[in-house]
Order: sequence, then structure tokens, then C-alpha cells
Amino acid sequence: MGIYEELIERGLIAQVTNEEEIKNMINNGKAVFYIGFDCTADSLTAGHFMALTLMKRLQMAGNKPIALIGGGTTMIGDPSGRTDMRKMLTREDIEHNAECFKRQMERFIDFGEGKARMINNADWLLNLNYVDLLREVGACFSVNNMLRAECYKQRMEKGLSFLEFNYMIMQSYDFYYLFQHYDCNMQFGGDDQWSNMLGGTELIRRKLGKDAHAMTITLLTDSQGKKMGKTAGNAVWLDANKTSPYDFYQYWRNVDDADVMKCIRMLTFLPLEQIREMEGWEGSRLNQAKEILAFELTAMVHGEEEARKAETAAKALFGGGAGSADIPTLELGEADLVDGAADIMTLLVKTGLCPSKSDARRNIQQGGVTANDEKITDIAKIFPAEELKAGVILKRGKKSFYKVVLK
RNA sequence: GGGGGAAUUCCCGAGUGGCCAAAGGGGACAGACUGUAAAUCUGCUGGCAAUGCCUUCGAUGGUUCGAAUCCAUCUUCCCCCA
Repeated sequence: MGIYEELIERGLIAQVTNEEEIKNMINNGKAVFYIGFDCTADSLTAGHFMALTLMKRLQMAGNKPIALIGGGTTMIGDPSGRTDMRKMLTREDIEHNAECFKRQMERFIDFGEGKARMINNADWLLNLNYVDLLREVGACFSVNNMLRAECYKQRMEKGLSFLEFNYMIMQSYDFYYLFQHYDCNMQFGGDDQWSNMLGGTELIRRKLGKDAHAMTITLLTDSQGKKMGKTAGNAVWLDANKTSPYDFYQYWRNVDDADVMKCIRMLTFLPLEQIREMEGWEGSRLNQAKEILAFELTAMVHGEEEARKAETAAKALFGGGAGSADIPTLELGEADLVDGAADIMTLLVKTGLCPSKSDARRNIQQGGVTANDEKITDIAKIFPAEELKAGVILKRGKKSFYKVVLK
């Protein structure tokens, strides 16, 4: 079974320009492909994760990935899949973000000599001359066709700035540039990138008379059709400082029943035989699948050790016992005490379990707070120093907890 | 360039001088039920030294005892005409 067949079975491929040629190319390790990453934040997210694993899969099959950092395209902002314009980022922000991306990607992809490359499209896009560009590639694009592209269609309702309209041209130019300078013969991207990607193959055909390929990855959506990798509108980050390994683990541990197997198939590197066996799991047995999913992904992003810690912490907490050392801890000093003690609401806020005291009060009043497994009913509850020295485990709701220790 | 309309709390969206920290819905959070799932029901949803006080209805300035609401200027967006 070739890598192409594997990708199909895992449900990763959405659209391709030419199935036969692409299959041949990647099964034989002949592809030099790129995936673009726009650096709109200072960390990659779970949404990028699938693209990273795809790069890795293809790399393992002998193909050469190019991670294209969008230092230039981010200056414009991709309107695809957006109903409003992105906020404009400064050049410094973008450079900083690109640096962060680079560090994170190095964990997944082997950028060793001749194995993969990381390139920033700022290197060529930022120096383009407007008139030259218009003459060179502008002539190859039909506005009529561009407007027909799905990504612009939606925006025709809400408004689309000329700036964003040019995104497709920039992305196409990237492909054109990489094709010429790096022998890049294929582009990968999320399915929402399809029209932008076709722009590139079209440009290469017109300018150079050669064929280049494009292939899109199925977007990871949940059973309700929403993009996965977000909680309450916030991204799940790959950076441990922005989303702790424990939270990352919990995100996947908590996916819907309906979505587990899909996630395992699409995101993990478990062998297909093993996955096929799991397909039949139902009901509460799916909890096992969720544990596997969460562990596998956390291990990939944060390393096995962190994954194990997250797992034991979770098991200890949900299993009843609460003695694990691997749970997030807040260390207090004498200075944090008032009259040799600390009150519950302040602790809840200090640990970040509650965003404000008002919220802390609400949670207590609704019976959602426990300390060492004892329900707290008094919003004025005080913990004396001796108790804090031994360590107190605070829980807000079922899934958030923090250990507080007085040093 | 001309004309018309809009901006409200996490999101959608009511509110057109005091009864407005601002209806309703969605989401989020908590509780019950469960399998750390889904569905359902209940509560809750600006902050604080909390029967009160402070900050918030695009921005700034003004009118008024009192402004989300009225006026002026500005910003952004949408629609129509060119």
C-alpha cells in the first residue's frame, strides 16, 4: 500500500488536480511539495497540526516538504473562510510570529540537509515591484474567474477589500516562484485553499507551459460541521505556554463520540490495522479510544513524558484519588497570606481557575468548587497556613483543578 | 465624487432621555443525569472592599439635574448612483 492509498484511507485527501500523476509522484517519493502557513499568531494551533502531520507522512514516504512561512502573504491576509477582514499585523509582529512557527515546526519535521526546507515568502514578495508584477502575472488572471471562486463569492456579500482580493495572486506567485527556484511540483493546503492553489497551477501553466499539482486536505470538522481545534472560539495552541499539555490532552480526551475515530484516523500515526480494529468500538468503550487519541497527540506535540504526566494527572483526578504530583501547582509565599491564611476566592483567582472574584463567587454558590474533594459552600472560606503547607487541591467544575502549596 | 444606512456586552440582536449593567437567542461556565461523551432539565453570564459603588453601548467633545438614547466632529463598514 502506497502513501497515497494510506492518505485516502485515513480520509485526509479532499481534492486533487490529477489523481494518477499525484499518486505516482508521492508513492515514489518524487514530490517536492509546499504548504503555506500564515503567521497571524505567535504559535501554531491544533488546526495547523494536521498539515504538519501530513508533511511528516509524506516526508516519511520520501517526499520533500517545504514549509512556507507566510511572512509576505500575512501582510495581506487571506479572505478565504472569513466573513470579515483580518486585523492588519505589523511587520515586526509577523517576523516574531514566523520565528515562533519555525521553532515549533522543527519538532515535527526533519529539516536536515536535503530533507526539507523552510522558506519565508517575505524574501520575494516584499520586494516585488507593483507594475512589473501586474505585467508579469496580473495579465494571467481573469477577474471574472477570480470572482467566481468560492472564497470570494461569500465575501461579495459582505465586502472584500482590494488588498485581500490580491491574496490569491500572492499565493499563486509563491507557487510559481517555488516551482522555478526550488523545483516544487505540488502544493498542499486546507480545502478552503483550493481556489488559491488552482491559481498557482494555472499561473505556472500559462507562464511556463508546465504542469504543477495541487492537493487539499479535508478540513477537520466535528460532527456538527464546525472546525475542530478550538474551544469557545479560542484556538488550541501547540505552544505549552499558551495551552498547557494537560489542557491539550483534555481537549482531545473530550471530543465527541462521533468524532473520535475520525480524529484517530486523520491525526495519529497509529497503523491502519490497529485503527480498523478500533472502528467497531461503541458506547463507553470509546473512552479508551479517546485516551489513546489524547495520549498520541500530546506525545507528538509535547513529548511522551508530558503526555504521560497529563494522562496520570487526568486519571488521578477523574478516578477519584487526588494525590498526583503532576498537576498544575501554584506556590504561595508568606507574602500571599493575610493574617496567616488565604481565602478561597483569592486562591481561585490566583490559580486562574476563575477569571474574577465575581466568577469565583458564582462558582462557589453553584456548588462547583471543591477543596481536597470537599465541597465548598462558604464564599468566605479560609485556609490556614498549616493546611496550605500540606497542599490543597482546588477544583472548579469537573475538569479544572489546581494544587496550591505554601512554601 | 453624490445620496442613504449601520456600529450595543463573547457572538447575533432589542433598546431612541431616567424604571439600563442594558430584553431575547446562541455560546461559555456551574449543577442534576452520565462514560471526563451526546441529548435533556436547572442555574448563571462586566467588575469590586457588594442592599452600595465603579467601568461599559465605535472615538472624541458638547447639551442636560440625568445620555446607549439628543447635537457636533471623527473613524470604520454596508447599500445605491457615478
